[in-house]
Amino acid sequence: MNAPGTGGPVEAAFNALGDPMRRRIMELLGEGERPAGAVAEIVGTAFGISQPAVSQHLKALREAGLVTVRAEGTRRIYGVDADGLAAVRAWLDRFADGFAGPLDALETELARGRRERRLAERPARERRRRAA
Amino acid sequence: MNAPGTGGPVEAAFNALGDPMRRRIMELLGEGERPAGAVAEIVGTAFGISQPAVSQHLKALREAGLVTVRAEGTRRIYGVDADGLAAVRAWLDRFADGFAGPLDALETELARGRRERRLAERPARERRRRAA
DNA sequence: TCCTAATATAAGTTGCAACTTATATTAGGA
DNA sequence: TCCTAATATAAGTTGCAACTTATATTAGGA
Repeated sequence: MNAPGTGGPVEAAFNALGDPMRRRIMELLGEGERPAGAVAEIVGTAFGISQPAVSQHLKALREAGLVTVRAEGTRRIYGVDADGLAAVRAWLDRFADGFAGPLDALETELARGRRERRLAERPARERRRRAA
Repeated sequence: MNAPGTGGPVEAAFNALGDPMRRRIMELLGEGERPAGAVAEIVGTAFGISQPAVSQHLKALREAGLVTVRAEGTRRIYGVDADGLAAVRAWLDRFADGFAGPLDALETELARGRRERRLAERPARERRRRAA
């Protein structure tokens, strides 16, 4: 158990996603990159908050590693950052059904396939040596 | 885009997981079921909050569908609820790399395998009819 | 060089969520 | 029936996060 609030990237990501408005912004950016102005107009109009409010949410998402920014003239183009979302997924993995150790269900499946191929190609003596 | 705060199960789950203390409780319960008293003692002692505070957090997690409770005499045994976590995962899926439509990467891979097997077993005429 | 557009930041307000202490509820055991 | 253990709920406080309006910053165009 980690200390609360002692943010690693997972902590920051979950703290940021704890706000409904920021989740709406993420969902919008999930449809594709957008300049801050477009986000402010769409989200702001839909839910009745101001441009500065949206800008502040974008800052929070940025600092949480959930979105990326890129300057284009005077515009700032925002998009989802896969890394931040991956951190969230990684946290969820500890609860995955039958989770044990560093491998989740998919990785286990992939590893099974690789192992089968490996065993089919190698002599038994070498296999025994590595297992010891 | 949904309205903010108009909670479906995903909204409730993310709102609940937005609090660091509740994430610590989830992590503890991830190690195995525990009575409320044990949660209060471990988390409470570790982070300096009272029994009622922990009880309130457990209530929030319960109402968010993230934990299950079962009575055992005067004790309440808490454990993680896979359904709530699945809702969170499902939300994240919309950002999955190369996501398109209802199939995520793994499902696409599984579907590919099934399709190949199906195509290998069926006559070409029947296949054409279904496709139209 | 000035103006405008796009965005971020400063500063202030305010509702609420996360806590507190006190107490109610519930089940079992002597 | 009473006592205790385990937990939840009631009621009150308080810090802060999510907003607001006002303004600073930055880049480009006339």
